[in-house]
Amino acid sequence: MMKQKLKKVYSKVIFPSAPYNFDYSVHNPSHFPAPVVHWESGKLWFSFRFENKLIGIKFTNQGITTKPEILVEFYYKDRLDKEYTEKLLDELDYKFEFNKDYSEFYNKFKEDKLVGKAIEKFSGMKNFCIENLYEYLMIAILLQNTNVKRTVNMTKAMLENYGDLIEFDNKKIYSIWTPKNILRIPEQELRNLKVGYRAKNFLRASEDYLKMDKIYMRKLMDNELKKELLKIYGVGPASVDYIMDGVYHRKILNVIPPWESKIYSKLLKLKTTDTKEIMNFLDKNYGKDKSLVIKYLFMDLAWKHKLENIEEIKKLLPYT
DNA sequence: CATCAGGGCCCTG
DNA sequence: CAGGGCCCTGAT
Repeated sequence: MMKQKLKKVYSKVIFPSAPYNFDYSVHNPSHFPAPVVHWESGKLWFSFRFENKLIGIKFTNQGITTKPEILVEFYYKDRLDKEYTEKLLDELDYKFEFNKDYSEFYNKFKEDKLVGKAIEKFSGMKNFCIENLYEYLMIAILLQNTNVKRTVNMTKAMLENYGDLIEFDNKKIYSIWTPKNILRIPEQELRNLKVGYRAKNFLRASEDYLKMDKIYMRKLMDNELKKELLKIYGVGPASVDYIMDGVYHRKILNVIPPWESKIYSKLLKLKTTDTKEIMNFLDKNYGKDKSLVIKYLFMDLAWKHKLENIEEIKKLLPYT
């Protein structure tokens, strides 16, 4: 495990296209807490691996939703050349959707009975994803077949033993281990951290990951991309949905996990909690926009709960 | 104390 | 295509 202090080596002010709501576009209150990122209103610190360099990145909001402006700062041990910083800024534009346009979706459903209000309130919320494919894969494995509490414990143990720790701007932040480093660890050593059979999955998935052509994958059509991802050991129908939506910004919603069916039912004001019936309702009313509809409704609920700590929602979102 | 479900997936028959 | 096994943890 690597530990290092990084210094500020680059800063730039960027102007995402309006509407852009900073807090809603860099923080998701429904994600389980992991010390790979730190968010405060108007600010975000995170670790980011890009082209074999581990960078500390800080965003500071300097604008408003209708006139967005963000101060972006890079922290690293050495100076970064211009070519690298420009490529990294492009990558961040992709990861955070600074310039993605959701106006078509907004216009189509702003009068909609169910989602209209959420669209108004969350106008300018982008589908950001800080993790890259590898990190997201590891998180998917940490989420499988367990509850959130255990996921949090396993993630912490793995990061403390095999993650890289960087310190910048007075924040200590982990980065998920790299495939090459974890492949040197014997399976039994991982198992000692009480990750169970996931020890094998971390290793097998890391091997598969190294074989994949990551650049080529971004350009694939949804069904082709899905086929590629399913080749990775440990990735099944549930994880593939999360990865396609998060890492690749695809509008995907094929699986409703049983534990989420109660939430969906509430969000959509339905009587049933049967996943098939819920999916039929979504397909009929929202078609290819169903994933966005769910996202806006879900975020509305999650943020409301984060700010107001609503007892009734606590039962539905046990990790918040 | 024992039993069992819990944000799945792999493998076998 | 159905169903058993995998691991640990906390709830009952």
